[in-house]
Amino acid sequence: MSSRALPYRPHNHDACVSHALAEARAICQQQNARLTPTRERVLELIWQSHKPLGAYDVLAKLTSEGHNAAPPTVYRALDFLQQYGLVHRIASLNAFTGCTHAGKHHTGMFLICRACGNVLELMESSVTTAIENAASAEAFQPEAITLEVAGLCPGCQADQHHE
Amino acid sequence: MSSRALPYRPHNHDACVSHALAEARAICQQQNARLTPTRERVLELIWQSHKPLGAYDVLAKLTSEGHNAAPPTVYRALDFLQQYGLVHRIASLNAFTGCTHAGKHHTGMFLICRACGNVLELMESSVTTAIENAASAEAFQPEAITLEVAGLCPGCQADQHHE
DNA sequence: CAAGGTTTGCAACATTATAACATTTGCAGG
DNA sequence: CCTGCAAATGTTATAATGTTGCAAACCTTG
Ligand SMILES: [Zn+2]
Ligand SMILES: [Zn+2]
Ligand SMILES: [Zn+2]
Ligand SMILES: [Zn+2]
Repeated sequence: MSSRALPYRPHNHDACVSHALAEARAICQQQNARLTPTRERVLELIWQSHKPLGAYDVLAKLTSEGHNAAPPTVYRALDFLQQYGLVHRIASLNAFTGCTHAGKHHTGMFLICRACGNVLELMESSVTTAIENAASAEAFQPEAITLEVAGLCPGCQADQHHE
Repeated sequence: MSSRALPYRPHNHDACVSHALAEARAICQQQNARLTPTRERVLELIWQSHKPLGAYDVLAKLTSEGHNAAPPTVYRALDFLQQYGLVHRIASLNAFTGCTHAGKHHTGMFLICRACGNVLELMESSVTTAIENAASAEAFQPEAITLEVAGLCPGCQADQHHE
């Protein structure tokens, strides 16, 4: 099955990263936001794989690179990146992952593999609609949706059988 | 509109509590689980309103009652209660709320009012189905769904206009 | 260059959660 | 009733995650 989504199979991940960075630069330029070196580097670190990274993981990488960083350094960069829709926070993991639909208006739905840790972000309007309908039925006005599904990705389901 | 869900209107909340406690006792008895005094008290504290309570809020109440409690006391009780489906953890708030569908097999969907803090737990099979379908389309095997919707409850939408 | 806003450095602190080990409690079998 | 085991609790310390406040550095724009 070669139609599996990117995180679930070997792929040229450098392409993911450079695409994400290019998009980020475009989006920030368009909105007059300053993608400073620290912010860009944090984004790049977040994108180093499809596994979400904790703020303190990012911090460790920064300091190991000689960057003089403290927790606020990282959290501020992450706040900025979230604000411009370049990264998402995964509440159930206390971790951050690069947005794969940057620029497009969307509500993220995250498939989180508990075995390999990779995350796939989906943009399913049918799901969003179902959620909004359920909220409407209670006269509730939704503003932000947190939707995170933990389970096994295709690759890790296969691995289960070999054990 | 008197058909609004309980958390969103004045109601006899003592009935909510005693119902929840009765259910908890029944469920634990049925499963040979020990609803010890501490566990029961924690459940009762969680149920003191429809606003989720942080673990340290619970801890503070316990100690203020003279109970000799430390963080593990509370987390252990909460783990137990979660295990038997009596409370849910709200990941986006790092807080806990009583389950309003205890006993029934369900995936909770939480409507969280950012103004008043009340939470309504829904059980919407249409939403669950849409999520599972989206996961299936990526050959992902879901195990646990975190679905939390932040926004404004009916009451607080009305309050907005008065400001 | 001078003023004013934005970004960063830095130190301290706050909040949430877990680890490790000793002690007590409830209960089943002798 | 005892005895011994497993489950539950007490206790202390520590880990992990996130925030506040203030001063210095840095753009940008007139
Ligand atoms: Zn990739
Ligand atoms: Zn996997
Ligand atoms: Zn109630
Ligand atoms: Zn409200």
